[in-house]
Amino acid sequence: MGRKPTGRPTSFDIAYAAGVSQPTVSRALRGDRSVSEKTREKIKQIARDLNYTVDKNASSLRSQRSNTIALLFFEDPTPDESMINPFFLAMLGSITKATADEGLDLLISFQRMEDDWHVRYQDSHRADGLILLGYGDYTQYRERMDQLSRQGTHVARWGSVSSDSSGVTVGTDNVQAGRLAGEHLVEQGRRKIAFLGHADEHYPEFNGRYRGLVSALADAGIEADEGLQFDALTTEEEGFSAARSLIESGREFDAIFAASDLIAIGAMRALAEAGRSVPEDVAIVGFDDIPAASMTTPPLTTVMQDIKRAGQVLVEALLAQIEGRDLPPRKLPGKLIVRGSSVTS
Amino acid sequence: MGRKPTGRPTSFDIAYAAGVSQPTVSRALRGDRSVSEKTREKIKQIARDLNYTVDKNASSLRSQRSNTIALLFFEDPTPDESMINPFFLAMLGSITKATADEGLDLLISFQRMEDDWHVRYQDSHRADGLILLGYGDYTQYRERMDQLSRQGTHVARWGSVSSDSSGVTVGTDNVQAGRLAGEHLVEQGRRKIAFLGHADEHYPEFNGRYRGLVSALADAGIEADEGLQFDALTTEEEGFSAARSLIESGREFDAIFAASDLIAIGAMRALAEAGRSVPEDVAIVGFDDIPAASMTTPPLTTVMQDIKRAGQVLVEALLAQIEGRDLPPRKLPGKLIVRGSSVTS
DNA sequence: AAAACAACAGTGAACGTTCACAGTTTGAAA
DNA sequence: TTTCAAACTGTGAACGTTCACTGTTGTTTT
Repeated sequence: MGRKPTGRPTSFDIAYAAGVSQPTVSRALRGDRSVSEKTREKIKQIARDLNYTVDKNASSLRSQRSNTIALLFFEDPTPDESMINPFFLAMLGSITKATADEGLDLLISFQRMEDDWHVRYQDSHRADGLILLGYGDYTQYRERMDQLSRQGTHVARWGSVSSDSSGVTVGTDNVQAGRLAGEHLVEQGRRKIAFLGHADEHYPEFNGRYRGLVSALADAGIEADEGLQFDALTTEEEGFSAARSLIESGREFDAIFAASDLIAIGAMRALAEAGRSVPEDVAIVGFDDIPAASMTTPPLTTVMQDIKRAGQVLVEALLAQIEGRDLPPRKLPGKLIVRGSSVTS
Repeated sequence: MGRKPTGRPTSFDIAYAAGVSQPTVSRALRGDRSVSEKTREKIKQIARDLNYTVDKNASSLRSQRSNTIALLFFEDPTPDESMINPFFLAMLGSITKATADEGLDLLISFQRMEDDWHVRYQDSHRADGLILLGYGDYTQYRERMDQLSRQGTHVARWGSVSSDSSGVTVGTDNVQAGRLAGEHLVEQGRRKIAFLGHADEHYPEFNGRYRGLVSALADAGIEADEGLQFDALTTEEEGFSAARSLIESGREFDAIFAASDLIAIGAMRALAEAGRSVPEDVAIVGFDDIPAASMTTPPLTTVMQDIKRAGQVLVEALLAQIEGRDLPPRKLPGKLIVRGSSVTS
């Protein structure tokens, strides 16, 4: 019959060997229930014997579904290309796992927003949807996100959860998480708690953490001192210089809540240079629980985001959107990991 | 003409608008030189206006080339899923960049070797070739690798470079790199240098580093003491316990060369607990230059692998193989990064 | 006993490209 | 002028699936 001398077998070859029509092979392997158990098994066996695999391109072309999603990073570009924020790497692991569990393939790209992502990925039918991952001032991307949504691009974003942005968003409940840190420090008897990290609305995640801290203080009857907040992006250097500014400001403080672990690590270096001991003089709490957090001296107390769950929820939300049912934004709770940097023994 | 009510435009729509035939559109956008400059520009403009993108699936199906490669990790599974070896994450960044530069898409998977990779990726035409990344006892995979090669799967592997394994291999010159570490420690006046890491042939990378150390010692007229080698896989815990064993063995040593930074970090913890100071009592050199290496106290001297180059070379080698021209294995030189853990000021 | 319905399998077309080849025009060489 | 190749563009088919129907059984209902 229609067998060709080419190497790779096609569904026609399987069909011929099984004595059925080619579409039946397709149905059988796809698990369509309109194929009898008997012929399905036979077909599967033959497919295995002949080392046959469904051609992904043909399948995607015909069905208009690639079963692939694209993971895009839009982190503020760091000078050192290879230095990716460890938190996102953990997210990457989690998302990889979640997609694999759903039988999806995962494309990744670190390209920046200037590129036309929807064109490159979804419009070209490479992927059925996009997951966006990134810190930074994402407000500049909001318009773009809205545009994507309007064009029918399916997007799930990790980040600050707010109702005003389009597309599905999944993120840690930063306010609750910030409150955790604040409550912990208050419990440790700290009263003058500094915050290192941008706290304005351009950085809604950091902003939420700050608000959580403030509200925890308020609950304890302490008024937050706005002069103890110092801007910092999420790098070790920025943490270092923010802590320097804090120290040089001459203001009194007995604790630091850093908006990220990298900031915290930079701050610890600054404190060490200034001769302030951790946790005796200054208790410190970070955010993210990156691997390095447990390796500092003393080990860093931090707020862990539920990364494992995050990947699942992102993928779940994206799939829902692709299939037409929209899910509401999801907030995941943070969890406090107490280590040596915040408790005096 | 053949325009459909569907949303996405096809090359037919472009062709109609441009007044040419559909294949001409395909040729023009693909950069085929047999289309006149004038019509090409016109077609490109119209394509831009109509927001047209070439359908990846149709293109791949017809041309039998997906312009996609799959990156597969076969690291020894860690209990904690989300904890990926930082070194590989850096490699991931580098490979992402290299593929993007070549206009390739990158699929990634952390699944383990048990799965039929070639079936899942290359045979199904998802990808044109595979890049394999992983530490660990890869000898168990060698047979599998050979099989893949025989089946016509295109594979480039990162790891120990030896001529006996099939497929293209790219890796750091571990012997040279180990020698760098050894020479450095000798220069610092160290004589009794311990090695932490598996040194047998099942771990060819660690083994190469050990051989490099031994040869550097030999060049300096020092005989290596085999009793100072202690097994360790590349985790912080294993580094810690290997260092414990070393200390408890009662043997004298004034330096440690750890086969990886994680091992080194674990070893530093063990040394601290035992009251030995770094670098005064014990100089220590790691391997990989992971981000955490610069954050330890003292900062860790280490051997950096040329990760940026590694990604390029891997992709280059894989493409060559796909296109039928086989490249020889490539060794990349390591580079010593001197920090505080190995020099007494 | 006829009609109606599952359950299953086959037929032809369609998805949107790229490929191989066959035309057409143009300008230069004979 | 005639000839021929180069430079372009068009035609028809092919890549390997999945989709929408149609057809065939065998079983159940009225």
